[in-house]
This record gives sequence, C-alpha cells and structure tokens, in this order.
Amino acid sequence: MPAVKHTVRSQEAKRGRPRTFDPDRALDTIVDVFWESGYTGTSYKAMVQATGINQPSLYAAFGDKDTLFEKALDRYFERYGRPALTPLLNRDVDAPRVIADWLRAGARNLTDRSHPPGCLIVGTIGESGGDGRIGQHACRCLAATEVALRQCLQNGVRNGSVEKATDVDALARTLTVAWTGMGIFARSGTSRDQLSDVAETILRLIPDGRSPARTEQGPADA
Amino acid sequence: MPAVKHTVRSQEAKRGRPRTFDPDRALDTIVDVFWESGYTGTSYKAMVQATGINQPSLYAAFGDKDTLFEKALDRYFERYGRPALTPLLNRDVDAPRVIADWLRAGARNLTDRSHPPGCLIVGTIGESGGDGRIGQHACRCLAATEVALRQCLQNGVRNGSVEKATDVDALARTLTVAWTGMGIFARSGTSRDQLSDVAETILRLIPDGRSPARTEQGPADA
DNA sequence: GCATATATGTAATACACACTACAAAAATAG
DNA sequence: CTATTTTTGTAGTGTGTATTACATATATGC
Repeated sequence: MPAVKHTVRSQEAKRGRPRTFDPDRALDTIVDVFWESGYTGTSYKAMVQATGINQPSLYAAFGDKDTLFEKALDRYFERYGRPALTPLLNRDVDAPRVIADWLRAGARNLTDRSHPPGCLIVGTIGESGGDGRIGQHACRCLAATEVALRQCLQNGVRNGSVEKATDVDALARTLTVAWTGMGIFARSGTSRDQLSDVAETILRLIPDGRSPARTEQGPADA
Repeated sequence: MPAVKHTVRSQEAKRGRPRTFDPDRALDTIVDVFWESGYTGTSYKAMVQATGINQPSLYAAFGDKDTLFEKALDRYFERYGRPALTPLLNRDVDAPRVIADWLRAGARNLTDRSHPPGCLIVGTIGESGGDGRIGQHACRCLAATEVALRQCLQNGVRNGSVEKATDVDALARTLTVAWTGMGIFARSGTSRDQLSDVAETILRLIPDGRSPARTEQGPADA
C-alpha cells in the first residue's frame, strides 16, 4: 500500500455551486405530501410546489420517483414507526401493558390533527396492494411491526406477563392486521373516539398471564 | 287525464343497430379486471382487451370511468358481498355462530385462487383512501357490512346468543376493521392458513351469551 | 324503399405525467 | 484570473391516459 498522502480533509468544502435548500427539511416536507396524497396521488409538480425546489434539483438530490418515495418511506418509519416500536423490544417488559400503550397511542396518532390521517406505510400497502417496488418496501416496514409484536409477546410468555398457551404468531399477526384496518379506517375519516373503541376491543385479545382467560372451552353445542 | 292511447308495448324491439355483446357478461369481465388491477391500475385499453369491445362501445354502454367503476362495484357487492351478509340478518339466529361462519368463509374467499386475491371494496378504499366519488362509494359498501354485523349482534343480545353487556357498536366496528385488514393482507399475499388463524383469533372477541367471558376484571396492578 | 336511430371502428384530441437537455449561475482549485 | 464542478431554472420530450369526432354499418318504422 502506497503512502496515503494524508488526504484526510475532514471539513473538505464541496466544489461546485452550493445547494440553496436543506435536503433533510425537503424530505420531511415530501413525507407530508406523500402522507397526504399517497404515492400515485402525488406528482413531482406537487412536490415542487410544496418544497419550492424545482424538478431537476429534486431529481439530483433524491433520484426518480420510486427512489424518492422509498427514502420518504424510510424517513417516515424512522420518525414515527420505530420510536413507537422500541418499547416493545425490552426483554423484561409487561407485554400486555406495553402493547396496550402502543395500540392506544396508535389510535391517537392515526387521528392526530397535526398531520394527515392514517399511516403512510399502511396507506402505501393499501394503495399498491403490496405489489411493485414501493408496495413491497412498505410491506417490509409493516413486517417490522409484526416482528416487534411477536418478539414482545414471546418475551411476555417467558417472563410470565402473557399466558403460556398463547399462539404468539397468530396473535402478533392479528394485531398487525387490526392495526392495518385501523390505518385504513383512520384515513377514510373514522373519528379518534371510534378508533379508540376499536383499540380497546382488540386489546381484549391479549391473554394476561396473571388472570388466565378461557382458552378452549366450547359451550354446550345446541 | 287524456286517454293513454294504450302504448304498452312490453316487448318493444329497439330501433337502431343491435349490440354485438352482452353488457352483463362484459360487466362481469370488467369486475374481474378492476379486482385484479384496481381502479387507477386499470385503463380503458385494458378493459377493451379483456372484453373485446372497443372503447366507444364501452362508453356508450357504461359511461365514463367513474360511472363504469361504480357499476362494477355495485355488481361486485351484489355478487359477493350481499350474499355473504344475508345470513347475518335473520332475527332468530345464533349470532356468534353465524358471524364465525361469515369470517371463516371470508378468510377462504379472500384467498380463493379462482379469482384475484382480496376484496374489491376493501381494495378500493385502500387505493383511494376513501376519498372522491369512488372512494366514498366503496365506503358506503363497507358500511353495509358494519351495519349487518351490528344488526346481527343486536339480535344476538335480544335472543340470548350474545352476552348482554356487549358493546355492540364497538364490536361490529372492530370486526369490520379486522375484515378490512384481512382484505389488505390477502391482497398483498398472505396465505389462506395465516388468514384463517387471524379469523379464529378475532372470533374470540365475540362473547357468547351462554358461557360469559370476563368483562372488566382488571388484574392486580403492579 | 326510405328515413331514422343506434352501434361499430378508426383515429384523433387534450392533458397530465415522469423525466431530461441545456445554458446560465455560483462556488472552489490552482 | 481561469478552469472545473456542481446547482439552478427554463423549457422542453415522450408516453400513457381518458374522452370523443366522424364516417360506416345494421337494425326498425312506415
């Protein structure tokens, strides 16, 4: 290996004309536009108008529409999805309680007036049917939710906060399905109160380890 | 009132050149195309290719794309939605059992290989976010499902097949939300077995009137 | 047979969209 | 100051879309 000539240059100034916008702020704005109008419903023109950046500059900064949307989706997940999921992954957690917190907060967030209704990830899956590059990407994001719920329930079974006989896979998937339905409903105008009622109803599915619910007691069949 | 001149003419033959296609069969084909590819994903060109009818004839028979889609949605609902809902409306029915039948059959139908996966109504809401003419129309169709479930549960409370203390509104809405999520999941490739597990899990929410489940027993809070 | 009414087939129109050439501007490197 | 590199702004290109004119074909009413 030849001498590296000490080209460290940590604060190396860039050579050409500097950007007139902050790509991070621009991406946040673009997330909101996609969140509001969806993938197909959002044109480059709309993003130009929302950000004040012209089309070629957006292209240079973020790539074509699919790539840009993927970046927006990742940003959304890091900002809204992962923070909500993190408490589920603690090993010694009270699983029913933390899942209840997650779903209740979800009902509130889906109907928070400070951003568009619904969830961008769920909305993207709904819009795309899970097909294509962006649909599959959104499915992977939602799968992370299901994985976190399953992990949480498994830990709950281990530490006794969830009943031992629980079918963890089915319950985690069911919670994810319910979350998806709540996202679709929120998007199409269901109120916060109605959604919270749904969340409470769904939460009854989680069998507490300390007050065991019925498991398979069929009633008299007539 | 003047004499009506007896213009009954029940089997009055039509005057111009006759159609070379059967609009009813054509609409069935179009339902399948929309079901497969969604509203925005389906172009008139695709419908021309699927039906073999050229564009102006489709226009003359069904109107513009929104109108045609509404007709396709109505046809779909009459063919698949309403027949599944009818058993719920019987006054003396065993509500938990009939709802279980409905949801189990739903899991199978959503993954039936003889037609596209998922539910056209749910897919339309997902695609449109419930907005616009066609989104609202789809929401009205889904609302019919919720109404039927609520009616069924109310009858169940009256005839003793459902526990008296049940919050019927919340449970009906929750079942509809779950159904919606199942539709989205089916569309994006979830298997029949996985979906059936979800259905079974959801069905535990329905409190049987003869073997009362816990209602509000909070466990020791620590 | 002739006027009328409806359906068909070809081809056109108008528009929105994602995407991009190209020249001017604004920075750094030497 | 000059060359180089990157961003900007304008103005396009090409494609797919829904929708429709228009001439032609085929039926009925009388």
